[in-house]
Amino acid sequence: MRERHKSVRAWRVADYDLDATLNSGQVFGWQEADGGWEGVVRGRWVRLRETDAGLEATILGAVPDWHWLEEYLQMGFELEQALASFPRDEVLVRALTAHRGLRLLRQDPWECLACFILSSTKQIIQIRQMVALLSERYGDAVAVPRGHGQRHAFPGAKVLASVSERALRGCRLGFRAPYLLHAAQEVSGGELDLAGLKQWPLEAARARLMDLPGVGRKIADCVLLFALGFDRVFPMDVWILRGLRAHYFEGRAVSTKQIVAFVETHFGGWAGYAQQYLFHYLRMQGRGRARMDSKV
DNA sequence: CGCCAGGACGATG
DNA sequence: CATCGTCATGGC
Repeated sequence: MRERHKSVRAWRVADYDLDATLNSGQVFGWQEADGGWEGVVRGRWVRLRETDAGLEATILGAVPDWHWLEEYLQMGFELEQALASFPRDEVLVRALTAHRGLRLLRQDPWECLACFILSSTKQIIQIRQMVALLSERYGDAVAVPRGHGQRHAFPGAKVLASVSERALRGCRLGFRAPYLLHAAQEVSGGELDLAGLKQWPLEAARARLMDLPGVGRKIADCVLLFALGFDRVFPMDVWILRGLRAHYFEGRAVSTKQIVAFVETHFGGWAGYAQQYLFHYLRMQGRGRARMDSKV
C-alpha cells in the first residue's frame, strides 16, 4: 500500500522530549528513523519529529482533524503543573533535571494491555521484538510513504482471539502465549470492556484487570496509567523497587508492602508521572554500572 | 556462556 | 504475609 500525499502538523510546545517519551518503556512500537520516530497510531502510519518550536507530525492522506493524535500524544497536557506537584527529593529532582520533557502517552487500552502481558520477565528490547513479530504476522498492513518498508498495526483482540496458542508460541511469546490469548478472548467477546474501566473506581478497575490470568498488580497498573488515565497509579517493577529502596530507604531491607504504602502518600496525585521519570532515570543510570550495585 | 529481564502463580513456611 | 521454584526465550 502506498499513498503519495502527506499531511504535516506542527505544535508549539515547550518541554516535549520525544526520545525520552518513546524510549522510556511505556510503549514498544516506535522506531527511530532519520532523526525522528515512526510508528502506527489508530491504524495510521505516523512520523514524529522534534523541532525548535516544538513537535511535528507527518501522516498520510488528507486529515480532517488531528484530535486522535493529540489525544495519543497528550498535547493538551500541562506538564508544568504535574512536575510542580512533585516532592522535591533528591533523586526525583535529578530525574527531572535529566529528562524534563518526558511525557506519558494515552495509549490504546487493548494494545497496552497486550504489550504489558508480554512484558513480564523480558527486557524492553525483547518486548519490542515480540510486538514487532506479532504485528507483522497478525496486524493489518498500514499505508506507508514511498520508499518505506511495510508496516503493520498491532493486531486487534478479535484477530488474536482466533489464533491458536500454538501459533502465538510460534511468535516466541513462551508462557505468555495463553495469557495473551485469554485476554484477547475476553476483550473481543465483550466480557471485558477495557475502555469502560476508565469510569470505574481505581481499586475496582485494578481488580478487574488482575482477574485476567497473567495480569498482576504491576501489569494492571501499567494499563491503568498508560491507557486509562489513572494518573496517581505507580507501577512497581524490579527497577523501581530497587531504586526506591536505595534512594528513599538508604538501602535498608524494607518490605515491598512498606514501599507501596510510602509511594501512595509520598508522590501525590501525579505519582504515575513521577514513576516514569524515576524509571527512565534509573534505567539510563543503570546501563552497565548499577548492575553490580544492585546485587548487594 | 551464564545471568537475568518493566512478573505472575501456585505451593510451602 | 514472605519466600521460592517454575514458566520460555534470548540479549548482553
